[in-house]
Amino acid sequence: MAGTRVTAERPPRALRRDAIRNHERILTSAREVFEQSGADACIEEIAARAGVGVGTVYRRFASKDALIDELLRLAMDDLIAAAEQALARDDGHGLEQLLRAFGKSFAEHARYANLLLDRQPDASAARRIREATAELTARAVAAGTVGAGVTRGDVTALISAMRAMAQTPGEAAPERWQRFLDIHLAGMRATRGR
Amino acid sequence: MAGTRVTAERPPRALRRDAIRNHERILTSAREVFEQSGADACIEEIAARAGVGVGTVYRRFASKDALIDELLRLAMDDLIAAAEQALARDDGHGLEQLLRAFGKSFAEHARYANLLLDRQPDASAARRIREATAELTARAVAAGTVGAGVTRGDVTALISAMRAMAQTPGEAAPERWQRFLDIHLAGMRATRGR
DNA sequence: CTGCAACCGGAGCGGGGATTCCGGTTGTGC
DNA sequence: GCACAACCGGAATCCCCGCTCCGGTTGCAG
Repeated sequence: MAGTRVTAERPPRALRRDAIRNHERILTSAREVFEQSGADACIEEIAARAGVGVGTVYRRFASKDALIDELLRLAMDDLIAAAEQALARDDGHGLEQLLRAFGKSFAEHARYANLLLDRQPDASAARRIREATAELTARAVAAGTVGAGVTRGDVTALISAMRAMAQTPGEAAPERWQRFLDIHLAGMRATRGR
Repeated sequence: MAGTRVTAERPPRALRRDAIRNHERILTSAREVFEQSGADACIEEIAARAGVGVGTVYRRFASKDALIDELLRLAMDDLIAAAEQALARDDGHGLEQLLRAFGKSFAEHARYANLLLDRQPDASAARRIREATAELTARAVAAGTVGAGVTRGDVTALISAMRAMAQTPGEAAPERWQRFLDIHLAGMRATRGR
């Protein structure tokens, strides 16, 4: 170890401009295609929509799974940011704020939202979110924003539920998840003890 | 047309005993495998677990989809029975009874529960369930079991949510959906107007 | 006990889609 | 303006899986 040249020595030869552009395009295209066709859409379609060849996709992402993981990681970043923000306020409404952020994110990434949180490309990110959820739940209970006896598990379940809402096609108005959340929050407020 | 021999004339040559036995085995095996690996498990695995060849599976079911449809149809039958039973009582608690039946069914068919209700191998069955849901919701509102302003859409959303609960792996206690349902019902009770 | 229709198993065919390969292009540093 | 490393496209390869086919069995009627 000692004296070993730090790997950071690697000349960070920046990507060529066109390579960067394609990288972006692929990400965008992948989001759109997965959104429309679910997680089993094929790479060729993603490449075509991005206006590149499949080879280019594979030069940038080791495999289809890696591509999906990257997409999820990016989405996860948003959630983490939302969690930090919710933790910042110190009244008892951070939990509700976090839940609304989750709902919004799920609605945006509807079709592949099911992968979110199940797959865990980045375990530490998932842990942070879990911790934030626990903390915010505790605060909400303390502040009486939700009834005593509401647990982290209850909140986790609610999150899964909102995710399902986003995926379910049907006549779902885009705001259905909000209404659903309102109802469930009312229920949690009414929940005393277990 | 007139005078055509009714097709019912077809000699209902009963299946041989071994064929019946295999049919059962395949159904059971398919449930187990789909339960474990989700809907994209391969036929070969199902056949192997059932102790038959793939040819036998295809002699009994036209295609993999047909097999899944049959599985869903059977599950759907249970739900319809539950719906009829819930409709039978005339207090305002039929809705709750139906919802508990759904939760139980989802918990039993966890991994492929997502197919249930999305796919509709039998449209009329789906319609009956939808109608029953609407009727029971109306009765519940009338009886004050849930707040005024609760709609069929709200109930449908709840059903999707419970389905998600069943699928989500994690440390979920098997009874999590019950607790979830209790909380949401409390919320619906508290929901007045919109 | 016999004969045969109904069954059975599982090798093999065909299509689809992920991943690789390589001859041609194109930014970039000098 | 030059040379070359980094890029690119997309044909070809490989593998997985649904489904078919057919020679060998087996329940069951007579």
